[in-house]
Amino acid sequence: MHSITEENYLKAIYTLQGNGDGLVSTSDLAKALGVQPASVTDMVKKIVKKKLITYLKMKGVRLTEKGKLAAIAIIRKHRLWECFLVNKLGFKWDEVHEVAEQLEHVQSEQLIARLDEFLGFPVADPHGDPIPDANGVFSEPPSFPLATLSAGGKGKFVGVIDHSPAFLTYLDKIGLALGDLIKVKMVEEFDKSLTILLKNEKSIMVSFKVANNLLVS
Amino acid sequence: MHSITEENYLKAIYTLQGNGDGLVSTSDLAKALGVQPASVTDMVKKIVKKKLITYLKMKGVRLTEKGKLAAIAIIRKHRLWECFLVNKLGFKWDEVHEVAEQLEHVQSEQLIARLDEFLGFPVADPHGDPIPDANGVFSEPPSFPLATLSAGGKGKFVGVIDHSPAFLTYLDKIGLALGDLIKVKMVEEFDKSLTILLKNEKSIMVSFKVANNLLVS
DNA sequence: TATATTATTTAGACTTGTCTAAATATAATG
DNA sequence: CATTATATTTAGACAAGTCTAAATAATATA
Ligand SMILES: [Mn+2]
Ligand SMILES: [Mn+2]
Ligand SMILES: [Mn+2]
Ligand SMILES: [Mn+2]
Repeated sequence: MHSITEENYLKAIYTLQGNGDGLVSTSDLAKALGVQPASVTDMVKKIVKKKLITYLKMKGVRLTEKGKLAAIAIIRKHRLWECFLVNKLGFKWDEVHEVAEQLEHVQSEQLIARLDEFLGFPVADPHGDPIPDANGVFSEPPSFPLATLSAGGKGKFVGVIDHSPAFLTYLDKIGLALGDLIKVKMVEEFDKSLTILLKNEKSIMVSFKVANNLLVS
Repeated sequence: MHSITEENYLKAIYTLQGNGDGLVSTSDLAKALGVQPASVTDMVKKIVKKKLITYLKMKGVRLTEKGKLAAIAIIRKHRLWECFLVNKLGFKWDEVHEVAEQLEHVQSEQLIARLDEFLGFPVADPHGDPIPDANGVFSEPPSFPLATLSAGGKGKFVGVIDHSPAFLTYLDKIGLALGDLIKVKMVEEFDKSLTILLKNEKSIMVSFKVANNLLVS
């Protein structure tokens, strides 16, 4: 149906587009895909012909409804594969992304349907990212960065914003895992760093930067 | 490392080459890959540069040791994925080949090692085809076509030669499954068809063509 | 052996996806 | 407003992989 390259363009546009339906610039897309802006301009013209995106010259691109559904389908596959790798094969959460980038392009409706069932219809991947259903519908629980809480505030750690292996292994190291209940003990005025309390009574200190990349609900 | 196309060429050459180290002709390869002979000639020259095959103009190609190992690695992946699809996801043995053709090209040593472990280090795929180990070594149990047995002969059904969905679903229909013990009750002189006895006392008749595609040991 | 048939390679072209260098449009600055 | 800097597109090229049509080599046949 769509080439792997096309799928990667759609996915990149989807994530850059965010919730808003804003235009995505050629150069942002180029940066995200690791290609030159000129290559993006060429490719974009081809994808427009398939009615997956609209393109305003010198302004940027935007997914059509058809393109958005295609992008979500790929994200669904990516996240289901990440669940498989972590929950069934014993991968760590910082090791799965690259492999899932390949697996997400395997074409088989049946495969994904059965994988979903095999995994017990998970609603979030190992990073807490929501998994859309087969119709592309997300049932996203509202979440916000830990950094927005003040002293005394509580939340459950449900996801990360930064997905880099560096950040993920850091969280492993300080013993913070998805699902943990967090209570903010203190917020340092000077650098906005937080002292947080986990349910195992352990108290740890995290920088503002870290707290800003932890999603709680 | 190698492109998907290159991998498919290596795999096709390996299976056409068989046990013997005979040369594989351009046109046989073209037929197997579903491309024109002229395309094969072009592609072959590129693969030669990577020292994966040797090529004698007007004669054919042959895998180098390096090429043979590469081909076996892909076959290993293909068969492990087929095990996964059947044993874990509940696919039927006639439904897995196409999906495995895609999954076999996913690049990750770790993925295959962990999948192998997850599956319990299987030695054969759902069609009875042997799975080489990580070093490319097969521990193939000797087998032969059921048709070579005469009346009174016994064997265990361990594999198929014909892998077509049509043949596989036919076997399902007559109730013949991998691992079944088979006793040859009678061989019809006229058309060489066999009457065979399964361990559940059921007696069934199979044509010579079918018996020739059933491997027993 | 000469001729017809089949197998294989060469030549030239096309598609996909990418690149660099140059041209053009937009935004920022004085 | 004129100039400079940045963003974007166009032009021309390239590699991978394929194709068709034509040329050449090998095989079969008379
Ligand atoms: Mn990921
Ligand atoms: Mn993820
Ligand atoms: Mn197969
Ligand atoms: Mn098989």
